[in-house]
Amino acid sequence: MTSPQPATAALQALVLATIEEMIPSDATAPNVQVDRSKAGFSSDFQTPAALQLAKVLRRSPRDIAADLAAKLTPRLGALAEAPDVSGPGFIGFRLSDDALQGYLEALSAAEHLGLEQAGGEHIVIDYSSPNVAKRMHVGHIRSTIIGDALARMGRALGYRVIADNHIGDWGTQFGQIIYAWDHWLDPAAYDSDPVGELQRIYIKFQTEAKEDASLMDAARAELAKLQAGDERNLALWKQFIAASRHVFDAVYDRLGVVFDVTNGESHYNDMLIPLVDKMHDEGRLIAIDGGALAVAFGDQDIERPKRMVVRKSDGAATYATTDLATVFYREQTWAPMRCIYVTDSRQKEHFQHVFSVVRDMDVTTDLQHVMFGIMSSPEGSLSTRAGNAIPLDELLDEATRRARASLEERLPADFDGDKDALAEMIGLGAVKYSDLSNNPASNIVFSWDKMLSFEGNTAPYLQYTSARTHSLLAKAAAAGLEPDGTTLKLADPLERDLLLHLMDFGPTVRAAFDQGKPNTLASWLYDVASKYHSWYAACPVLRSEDRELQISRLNLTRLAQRMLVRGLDLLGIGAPQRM
RNA sequence: GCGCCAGUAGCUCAGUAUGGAUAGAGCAGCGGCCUUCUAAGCCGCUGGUCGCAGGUUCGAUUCCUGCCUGGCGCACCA
Repeated sequence: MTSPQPATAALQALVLATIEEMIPSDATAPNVQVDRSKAGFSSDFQTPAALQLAKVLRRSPRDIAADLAAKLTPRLGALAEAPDVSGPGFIGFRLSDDALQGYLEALSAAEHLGLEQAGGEHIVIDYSSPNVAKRMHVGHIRSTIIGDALARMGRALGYRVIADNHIGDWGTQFGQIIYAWDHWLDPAAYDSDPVGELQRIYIKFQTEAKEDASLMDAARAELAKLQAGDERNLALWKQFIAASRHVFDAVYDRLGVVFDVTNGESHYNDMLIPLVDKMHDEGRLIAIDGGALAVAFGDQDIERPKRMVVRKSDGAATYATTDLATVFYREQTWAPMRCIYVTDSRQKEHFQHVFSVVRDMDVTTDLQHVMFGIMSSPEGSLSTRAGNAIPLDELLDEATRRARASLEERLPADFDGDKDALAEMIGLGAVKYSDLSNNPASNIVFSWDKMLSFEGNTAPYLQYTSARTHSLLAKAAAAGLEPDGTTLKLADPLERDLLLHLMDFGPTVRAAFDQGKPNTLASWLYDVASKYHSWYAACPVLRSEDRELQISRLNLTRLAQRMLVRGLDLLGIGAPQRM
C-alpha cells in the first residue's frame, strides 16, 4: 500500500468527508483523487472529484464543483486557501504558507525524511546470481544493480532484507568444464587468471562440441561422476567455485554490493530428492517417457504441452527442482513476508510455474518476480558462449577513466581531495544510473556513450547538484548562517514548487520498492536536481539582503541535499561534497 | 500453434498499475546567460495523428477487442 504524502492525504480525507455529505446515503463515494497541479496553474493540488460526481448527482460538474468548493472552504482551516474551480470542474487547492512551513519543519526534523518504517519483517531478495567459472559481463549488471537498489530501499523502509546471491554453481556446465579441463587447460594461464582460463576452455568446449557430438556424452559422464561424489571431480568443482567467488567478490566490493548470504544452487542439493518424493507421494507429478517426472500445467497446448520436469530420466533433479526447494528453504529459514526474484524477462513463465506449484503446496510467502529486459549489443545478443560480451570490470574501468579525464578539465586548481576516488564514484554512478533510470522492463542496447554520459539526466548531474548544496552550505556556515529547520519564507514560485516536490520523497521510495521500479526514484531525484537548479539560478541565498529569506533558503537547500544524498545512496550511488 | 513484452519528438526513453485540464525529459539542432552562492549548470525556441482500426466513457497514451511491426519464451540447459 502506497500512502500519499501528508498534504495529499489530508486533502483527500477532507474531500471524501465532504462528498459523503453531498451524495445520497445509498450511493458509494468515488475514489477521491488528489494530484499535484500541472505547471501553469496557481493551485498546488487539484481534484476531479466533481466530474466523477456528475453522474451520481445528475447535475453539471461546474455546479457541483462550486458547491463542493464552498463546503470545503471552512473545513480546510489553516491548511489551504479557499479552493478555486476551473475548466470543466476541477477544484484546485493552494496550501497556506503556514501549512507549508509545518511540512518543512516536520521533514527537517525527521531522521527518516518521511520514509515510513515497517516493523522489521523479513524480505528475501534474490539477485545477481552469476554462473561459476564465467567472468561477469555487462549482461550481469542489471540484476546486480536493480537488486541492490531494491535491497537498499527495503532496508530504508524498515524491513529486514536478506540479500541472497543464488549463484549458478551446479549443473550440466560442470561436466563440460571438467572435460575441458582435462583436454585443453593452460596451467600457466589458469595460475594468472583462473576464471578467465575456465571461461576460455568452456567456450572451446562449446565450439568443439558443435563439431563432435560425442563430447557431450563425455561431459555428461563427468557430470554423473561429480553428482555421485567422485573425489577428484568434487575437488575440481570446489576449486572452481572458490576461484570464481574470489573474482565475484572483487566486483561486488567495487560496486558496493553486499550480500547477506550466498546460497548457490548446490546449497539445495540434499533437499531435491526428498522434495520430488514428497511431490510424487502427493500426486502432483506425472510420469513422462523414459521415467522422468514433471508437473503438468493447465491450458495445455496440443502441440507443446507445458510442463516442468523435476526429475530427469537418469534420476537427477533439474534447476526447476532447485527453485522449488529454494522457496521452501527460505520460508522455513526466515519466514519472510515477501521474496523478490530479480531476473531477466525470459524467465517469466518459469517463475510463474514455480510460484503456482509452491502456492499449491501451501507456501504463503508473497513471491514477486521483478523482471528486466534483455541487454544486447548493436550486433545482436550478448553471451559468454559467443564471447562478445564486454567484461564488467572493463566497463567499470572505462567509466572511471572517462570520469577522471572529465575531472582533469573541470576541477579547480585548489582541489586537494582524492581524484581517483572521486573519478570512481562518478564513473560507477554514471553506469549504475544509466541502468536504474530506465524502466527495468525495457530492453537495452548496449552503448558506451549512452552508459557513460555525464550530462543531462545522469548520475553526475545529480552528484553535481549535491556538491553545489555542500558548497553553498559551507559558505553560509563560514558567514555565520545555518539552516534552522523551521524558517520558511516563500518569495518565488520556484521555492514553493521545490518544497512541494520534496514532500514526495517517502511515497516515491515506497512506490519504487513495491513496484520493483528503481527508475521511479531515479526520476524523482532528477526532478529534485532540476528544480533545485532552476531555483538556485533564480533565488540568491548568500547574496540576498533579507536574513529570514537567507535562512529559509538554506533550509530548502539542506532538505534537498539530505534527500539527494539519501536517494542516491538508495540507488547505490555516492554523492561527493566537491566535484 | 500457444503465450509474454514492447511500439510515445530526428535518436534514446519517462509517463499507463488507480482514465482527468495544453503528453514530459535527455541527446541532437537554433538563440541567449559565467567581474555575481561550482557553466557536469540556467533560460528560451524548434520538434509528437502517443503503431493502426474500432469500442467503453462527460473525458482514453492509459481500459476492452481486432490487426500490423519488433523482441522473447514454450528443453530430461540454467
